[in-house]
This record gives sequence, C-alpha cells and structure tokens, in this order.
Amino acid sequence: MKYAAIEKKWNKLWRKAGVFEPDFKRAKKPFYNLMMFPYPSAEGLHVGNMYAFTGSDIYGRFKRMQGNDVFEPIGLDGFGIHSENYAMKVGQHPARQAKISEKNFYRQLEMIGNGFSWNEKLETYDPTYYKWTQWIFVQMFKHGLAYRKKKAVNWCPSCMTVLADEQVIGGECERCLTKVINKDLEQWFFRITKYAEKLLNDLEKIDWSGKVKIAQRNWIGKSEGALIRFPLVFSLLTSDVNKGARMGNVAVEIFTTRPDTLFGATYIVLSPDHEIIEKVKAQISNLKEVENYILDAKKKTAEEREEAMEKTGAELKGIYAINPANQEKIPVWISDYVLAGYGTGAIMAVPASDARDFEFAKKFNLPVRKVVLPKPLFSIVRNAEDLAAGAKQTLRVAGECYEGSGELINSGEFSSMDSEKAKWEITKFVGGKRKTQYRLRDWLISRQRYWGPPIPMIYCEKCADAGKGERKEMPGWYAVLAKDLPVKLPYIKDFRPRGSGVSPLARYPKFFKAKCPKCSSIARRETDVSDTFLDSAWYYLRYIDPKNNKEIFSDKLARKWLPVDMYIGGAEHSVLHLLYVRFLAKVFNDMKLTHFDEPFLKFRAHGLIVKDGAKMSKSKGNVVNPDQFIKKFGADALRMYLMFIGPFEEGGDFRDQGILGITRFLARVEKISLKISKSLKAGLSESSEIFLHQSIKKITEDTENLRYNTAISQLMILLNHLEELPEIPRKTYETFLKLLAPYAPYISEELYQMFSRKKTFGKKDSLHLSVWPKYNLKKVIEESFYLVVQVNGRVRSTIKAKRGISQLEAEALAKKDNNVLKYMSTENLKKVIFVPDKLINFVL
RNA sequence: GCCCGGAUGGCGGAAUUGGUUUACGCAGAGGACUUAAAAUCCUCGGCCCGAAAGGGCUUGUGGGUUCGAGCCCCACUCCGGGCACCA
Repeated sequence: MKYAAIEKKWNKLWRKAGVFEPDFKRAKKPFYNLMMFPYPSAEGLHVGNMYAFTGSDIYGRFKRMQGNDVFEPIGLDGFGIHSENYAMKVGQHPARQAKISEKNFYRQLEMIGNGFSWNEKLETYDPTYYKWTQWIFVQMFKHGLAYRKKKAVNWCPSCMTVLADEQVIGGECERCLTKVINKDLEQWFFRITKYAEKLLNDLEKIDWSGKVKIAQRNWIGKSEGALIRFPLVFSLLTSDVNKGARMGNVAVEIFTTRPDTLFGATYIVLSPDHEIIEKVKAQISNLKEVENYILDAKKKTAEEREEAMEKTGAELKGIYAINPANQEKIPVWISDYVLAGYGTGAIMAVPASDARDFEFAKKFNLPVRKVVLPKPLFSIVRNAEDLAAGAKQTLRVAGECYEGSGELINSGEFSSMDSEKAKWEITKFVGGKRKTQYRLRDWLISRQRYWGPPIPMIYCEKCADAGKGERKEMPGWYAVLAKDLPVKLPYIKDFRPRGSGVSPLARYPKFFKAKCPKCSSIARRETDVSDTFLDSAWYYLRYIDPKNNKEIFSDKLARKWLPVDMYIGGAEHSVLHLLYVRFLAKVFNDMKLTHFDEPFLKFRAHGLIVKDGAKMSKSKGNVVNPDQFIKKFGADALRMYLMFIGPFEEGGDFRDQGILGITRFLARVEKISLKISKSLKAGLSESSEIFLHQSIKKITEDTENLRYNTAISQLMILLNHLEELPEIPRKTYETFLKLLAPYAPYISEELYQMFSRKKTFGKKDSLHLSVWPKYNLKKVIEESFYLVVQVNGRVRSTIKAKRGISQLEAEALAKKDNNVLKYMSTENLKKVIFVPDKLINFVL
C-alpha cells in the first residue's frame, strides 16, 4: 500500500465531508475530548507530543464510534517565554517566528492522523484570542483577585523576568533551568490562595490521575495549627537584667502545628526580614552583628542556602520573649531557616520535638527540654521483628529529638496528657488561636518580557496623588475599558529583555502613553505582559466558540459542551497549568460566567517515551523525529507502534526495530482481505465466533481504560486467528476494521471503503462514524476449559473439561490422570480445594 | 529527609487482581521458497537435568501469611519521578 497517498487522500476527503466536525448546536451526545495544546517552536512536533496526541485521539475516535458527538479541537499555545526564547535563539522576531512555527506545527498535526475539528483552531497570540485573556485580567482586578504588591519574588537572570513559585522547579527556572534568585519587586498577583480550600476539597470530586491529585494536595499544603503570641521584654530598659521590662505591648506571633510542645519552646526564631526587627532595633545590643547577618542572608540564593545546609543565625541580644505557657524568659534569634513567606515568619523552637530546631540548638548551644514521650513500646510489639523496630525507635528517642506524638512531660498541669489532645487545650490555655495554614502562595502573573498579552491596566499619577482609583487598595490603577480591548502588542524591533526589571515595552512611549480612563490626564500603561499560563488557563472555553467577538463564549454552547469530558496531558503540569486552570474555573463559576467549577471531569496523565532506555535530548542526539518514521512507515504504523510500546499512562522505550512488527501486522491486515468470502451468507464457526466476541470485549474494555498496548495485542491475536481460517466472512472483516479504526485510521478507512460502490464520499460513509462492534456476553463464554490439577499446590496436569462441572466430577477426572496419580494416594488426602471452572488442588 | 511509582526471558512488555508466570511483539536459531539475497511462510525459544515422558529451579533480596503468592504483610537493596528548612 502506498501510505503517503492514502493518508493524503483521506485527510482531504475527511475534511471535505466534515467527518470530525460535530454539529455544535444539534449534537445529541456531546463529548469534549481535549488534549493539552502544544507550545510550538519551529523544531516541530516531538515524538513525545505525537505519543500524547495519538493516545488522546484513539480515545476520541473510540467515543465517536460509540455514538458520541466528539469534539476534538486543536490550537497553539504560542505566546510566552518558550516561543520567544526560541525566536531569539534562531535570530527571528517572535511575531514572524510564530507564523513559521504555526505552519510547521499544523502541517505535522495534520499528518499524524488525528480527528481534529480544524474549524475551531486557535492561537493564543491572535489578538481575537488575547483580547479575552486581557478581559479576564480585568475581571480579576474588578473582583479584587488581581493586586499589586512589593515583595521578594523569584527572578530568572537568564529569562530576565520574574516567575511564579510554580515555575521554579528545584530552585531552577522551569524554562531555561537557570538558578533563580530573589528580588524585591512590585508585581501583579492573582489571589489563588483565596481558593486554597476549594482547590483542595474539590479534588475529591474529580476523576483525575492519582499522582496529579497528590501533587496538588502537597502543593496546596494544608496544615492545622495555632497562632500564639510571645510577648517581648527588653533588658536595656531596666537595670534589672534578669527581670527585664516590657516595652508597650510588643509581641511576636508565631505559627505552630505543635502547640502541644509549647512548654518545650526554649527560644524563638524570626526570619531575617521579619518586620518586628525594625521596630525593636533600638533595643538590640549587638545591632551591627544582626544587620550583617540580615545582609548576608539576603544575598544568598535559594541554592546556596540549600547547599550550605548548616544552620546559621544571630541572637537579638537584649531582647527576650516570654513563653506564655510557663512565663519563662527565652532568647530571640533570627535565622534564614525560618521562611518569611510562610505562617507569620516566626517560629517557636522546640528542639526536643523538631529536628531542625534541634540542629540549631546544638550548634548554638541552646537548651533542649523534652516534653513528649512516645507511647509505651509494648503496645506495638507483637513479634521479634517489631521488637527490633521498637529498639530502633528507642534509639531515636534517646537521640533527644522525637518528632512523633505521645504523652506530655515537663508541661505543668498538662503533663501526662495525650499530646494530640493537649494541642488545643494548651492553645486555649495561652489564649492562642486555631489557624489553618496553606503552603500555596499567590500566583505572580507579571512578566518583564515582550511576547505575551500586555496587562490591560493604566496607572494615573494624578488620581493616585488624590487617593483615587478603581479599587481603594490600589490608588491610581484603572482597568482598560472593555471597548478598548484588546491592548494590542505592538510590533517592536527591539523586543529583547534587558533585565532592568521592566518589559521591553517600557522603552516605547508610543505604547505606554495613555489617557486616564477616569480623569483623562496623561497616564501610563502597564508595560509588563501576563504569564503564558494565563493564556492556557482558559483556552478550553474558547474552543467552543472561537470566533465570538462579542463575548468570551456563548453561554448556550458552554452549557451544552462543558465541562470537558476527557482531558489528556503531561504530568509535568500537575501544579502549573492543571492548578491554574482549576483556579480560574472556580473564579469564573463564582462570577456566574460558567455553570461548573471544575473544568475537566476526567484527566489522565500520559507516560514518557524514552529512547533505548535513555531520556531523549538534543544534546544526546537521540531525539526521534516523527516525520521520518511517518515517511518511511506511514502514520498508522507509527501511531500503533507508539501505543504498543507500553501502557499509555506509563510510557515506554522506543526502539527503531520495534515498528517492524506493526508494519508486518498492517500488511497482513490488508492481505487477508483477499480471503473475504464471496457469499454474503458465510458465517464463522462457533469457536471462531466466541473468539471474536472475546476479542471485541477485551479491545473495548482496554481502549476505554487507555490500555492501548494490550488492545493492540488482542488485535494481533485476532488477526493470527483470522489468518488460519480458509475464508473470512465479510462482516467479520468489517468488524475487525472497526476495532482497528481508532488505532490505524487511514488504512482501516481505505480497506473499509473497498466495499463501497458509491462514487462520492459523504460524512455518513466514513468508517469513523460507523457503530463500534458490540459483543454478546453469552458468546464470550466457552463451553470447555482447562482444569488445572494440583497436588500440594504444584501443577501436575491440565485436563480439558466441560464448563460447570461439579467438584466430584472434577475429582473423578483428575484421578484418572496418570501423572496426578504418581503424586497422590487417596489414603492420606487431607483436603480438596476446588475453584469452579479453574482448578482442583489435592492437599496431602 | 519526606511523598508517589517501579524491579518479571537477550529486549519492550502480558498475567482475568490470590489460581497453568512469560500473552503480544522485537531480536535470535532452524527450515521452506529463491541461482542468491531481501520479503514472505512454517517450526523452536526462561534456566538446569533428560533422547523423550517428565522433574527441579525461577518474577530485585530476606522472611511471613496461605492448600496455593509476580500479586497480600514485614524488613531491606536498587532505579525513576515529585517535594524539599512550609515549623
């Protein structure tokens, strides 16, 4: 078969007939089958992308043949640092490069044989698209969910822009792997923390890959604890150093998840940028030393802090805190092991119950007071091994730091209380507050780059001076009026970032000069652009109505098609895209823009394809280019081979030789068409009929569960079977092609149309809109089975027997078998285990 | 350090969730066709003993539960991924 010609022909015919375009208004069973859209670069589609797309498409085709009106859109996530960096690398302007990449990507995406609804394609850099990205920003601002704030943020020195916490992976920039540093900058944030609880709880109600849910749960990082105030006293204010004196009502509030250990708090630690340091400066006797430490800490990057590992710190001499549980006067330290952005930026240190505090206390020779003892060991000791484990635990306790729960000691009236219970009793006793704390931080949305949607905000100095503004908390700031959207990204020659902390757009007065929407004085436009992840956080909404210029999408269509029924993509987006998209869906729902608050009912993460056991990378030169394989073997063969390598959700190892098996398989599928019986009445033998139905069942179930590798294996087994028949009924062959259709769409259609006498090809004629084969449960069960006969659990024989035989019948059969008799005698028979239609085991 | 996965022939991987380990495919060996090669077709392939029938061993290691364990439990080793001073 000439693959290239067939593929070309069907791409044309399918598109002309609109085989993969659902009827948006009239669809009876809408099924939104979505695949994460790619970031394009002219290097083109990677075999890993194709792997993901194919897996998604097989599911879509399967659902379509099961009678659903499947919508499988495609587009490009072409705005953002990724595309811009690539453009810079090849010395091209991002806007021009986008056009080149677009062409290349769409060419490849058409080649891989997916049933895309091309009419609804979109690109995030298209002004008709980003108009609505900006509109969303405006809504966020108006609802108090977008705000500006100066704080220490992540800065990538290579990309020359700030990054969100989610885009810093292990201290490195997610895009270019450069070490990220801290910078104090005023930036735009989205208040995702407001949705922390909802984002966490609603994980329960969605059907998503488990590992993604776990990653999100960890990222949100909920912990229950207490806020406790430690009053400060100052020795300089009084001659009586031991007693100290209080200055006004200064206190440090700390957050802890272990208020039960309060009596063991022997010092407190503030993060170096804690605001109270400034307030009590005058009372610090070793101010110079403290200031030096603060400076040093600021200079350190996250990496250096990690590498150093050893704890550092400085005592605020002259200042003490009062432990509210026992009124003890304890020292106050600062250290960079306490994070400014979490809790209150201050902790109580309980070295006996926290490994980090213990390490710190050891280094600076601070007191350790044990307050929790593990529950008596004997209660968990059941056998010798437990005893050994118990011994280990004792050792850990002897190591003076025990982080578990247990029974309190040295804790005043709370001594001997269960530590879990004591948590809230002690909190109450010292007048603390229960507090739920999240690890999640707000989403930093501004980027100091060119290739993105300009943030649609205007700053008016005059209004700011007068204390006016669209929102009270941000004087001077106004959203661009809806009628003025989109704020078009101008074509500028000098688009490269310079690392000055502002976007290249800030060099173009033509762009940033604006009129205040309120007072009409000369004002300044925001020159930063928004994060690419905002573009992709809502694209699934736009697909259903991409040409709508009046509203972001039609509510009527949204109600029909949303939320997305099946979403497939990479697990690397667990706490990036997949978190942002859920956040915005919840916001939209609260704004009454949509009727749902989870965007994707079902999400499955595909696995990773490696090459000859190693990760593919350009530097290793082992990147598989799908174009070559498609040219040589055809798209069908590559699709099927990719799916055959291993379980879709786990990925697999690509070996060049492996595709030959699939090529042979497809050639044989064509070859057996010569054996199709001339007579339409011809049927299958009973055993073949059973086998066919078993195969339909397995392939249906495996495809539904994304176990494509075993579905293909069953197709092969079925083909092997059909090859042995002298002739094949036409209906059986058609059934086979239908089962094959999602996997090898071109060849199956070509062979299917051999029977067609029509001159023209219409939508309804396509194999891909035919009805998926059904299996008859009665026909799945065979009459006979192989009875496994065991003696003492060892297989001694297998005997063909009739299904449904009784234990007595089975015993009688087994006892006739010579080999079985060799190993057993009836006298010492202790027990007989019988598993109907499976096995009989004689225990001696 | 913590949290998830995983370890099965020469290789990619199957195994009805406790019931014949190694399906399907790749690679390999032997044969048929051919002047020859490729392609195709047929046969054989876990390891050890055996001519065969058959037997013994075998799912990273060690133990346990069970009539029976790749699958369940305990301890450990190695590999991959995520988080990482989050109090």
